[in-house]
Amino acid sequence: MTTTTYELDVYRRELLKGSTETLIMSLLSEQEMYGYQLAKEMERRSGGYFLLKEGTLYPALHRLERDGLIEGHWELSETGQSRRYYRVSARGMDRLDAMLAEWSTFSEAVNRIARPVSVRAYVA
Amino acid sequence: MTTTTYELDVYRRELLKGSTETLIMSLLSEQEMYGYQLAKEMERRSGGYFLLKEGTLYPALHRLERDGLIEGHWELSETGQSRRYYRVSARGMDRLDAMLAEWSTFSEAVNRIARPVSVRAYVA
DNA sequence: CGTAGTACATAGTAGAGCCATGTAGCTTCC
DNA sequence: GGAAGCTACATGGCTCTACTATGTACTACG
Repeated sequence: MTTTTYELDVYRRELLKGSTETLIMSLLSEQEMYGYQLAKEMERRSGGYFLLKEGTLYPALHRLERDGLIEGHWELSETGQSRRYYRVSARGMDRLDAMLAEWSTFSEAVNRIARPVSVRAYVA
Repeated sequence: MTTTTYELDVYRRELLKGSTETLIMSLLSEQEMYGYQLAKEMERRSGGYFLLKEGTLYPALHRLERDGLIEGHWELSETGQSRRYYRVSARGMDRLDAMLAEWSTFSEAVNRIARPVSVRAYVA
């Protein structure tokens, strides 16, 4: 009976595909962060909407580092825990700009198709 | 050297995941259409941005019909070609509303995270 | 000393979009 | 008249990404 809820969750998950890396790099471009901090910040900023799971976050960070878009280095916290801090590289900044432009184009294209009613309302 | 272009294509493709069904149902909610027509209309409306491939389009239509969100029926064109026309079911309309709401929430959440610089520029 | 929180990591799974290819009918053009 | 091209639908196999589940290890609290 509540299949709708489940399927909307799936929908949200699919929407996330392709945006995760942009979101991560966008946050990192503002300040250096480590993984766990990034997940919390993402959750806080989105009002709890984006809940980055470990199985998504860490592989994504590894991919981005492997591709030279972000750079990581280990630091030791006062409590003795190792943390890997990441920052966006120069190359990553260029890529981030391109990704943000792409996101903008994409969402405008979606709105042209998915919200013609609203658009017409404004035009008329 | 031109790997950037390629990778942005990949990015666009990933963004599409999860939006395709919303886009399809949105167009079908305006008027009955058959697959090929839908692909052309999608391309026209998005200014050539969305190019729905057969391998994406037809499986998506089959999924939507299987789930009872759209209903299809065969018609014969004057030229003698068979076309399967689809319309959104009542259940599909409810789902479409939910998907559009989800898209709205999602894109707002992304903009809260991915565009803080632009936002600040306007605020300041 | 068991539970909870912090912090990172990865193997395995599911699902969506794409490529390539196939079928079939019609039109165009040399 | 046949080769090419457009219309129209269909599908098997591939890739990639997000998630689940699980594991390690340290700290703090009661």
